[in-house]
Amino acid sequence: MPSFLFKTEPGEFSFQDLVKKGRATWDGVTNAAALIHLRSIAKGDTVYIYHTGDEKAVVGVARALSGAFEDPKKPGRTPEGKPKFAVVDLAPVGLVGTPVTLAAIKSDARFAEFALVKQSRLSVMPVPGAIEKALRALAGLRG
DNA sequence: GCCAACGTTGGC
DNA sequence: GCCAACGTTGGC
Repeated sequence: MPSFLFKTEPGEFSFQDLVKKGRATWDGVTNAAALIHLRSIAKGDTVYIYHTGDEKAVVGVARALSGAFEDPKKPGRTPEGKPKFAVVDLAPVGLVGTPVTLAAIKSDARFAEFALVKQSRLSVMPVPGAIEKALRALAGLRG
C-alpha cells in the first residue's frame, strides 16, 4: 500500500487538530506537483504528518478515508474541463513514538533521495518503501 | 513563447 | 528577518 507525507503548519492545522476532529478533509493544496501526488492517493493509504515551523518533524500517522476527489469549496476547472483542485479525507491513526526531526532525516543517508529534503516547498509527496521503513524505525513504529 | 518581476514556502 | 528555491503572472 503506497504511503505519503503531508506537510502542515501546526498553527493552521496540526496533527492534534486531526485527532480532536476524528477526521478531516485535507484541502488547500494548490501546487501542481503536490496535486499530482495527492491525486494518486487511494483509500487506505498511509499518510505521515509533518509539522513545519518550529517543530520540523514527522509527528503523526493518518489514513486516507478516500481517494482524492474534487474540492467542493474550490470548483475550478482546468482549460481541459477537469477539476483544478483535489482534496482527500483523512483519519488519525496515532502519534509516532518519537517525532522524526528534519535534522535527523537530513543527517541520515537513507533519506538522501527523499523529496522532503530534495524538493523544497513540496507539501504532498510519496514515501517510497525503503524510506518508509527507515522512517518507521526512527519513529518507533512497528512494521 | 519568453522571461523578468513578483509571490510563497519554509528552513536558517 | 533573511533568503533560496520554486511557481505564477503578465508584458511584450
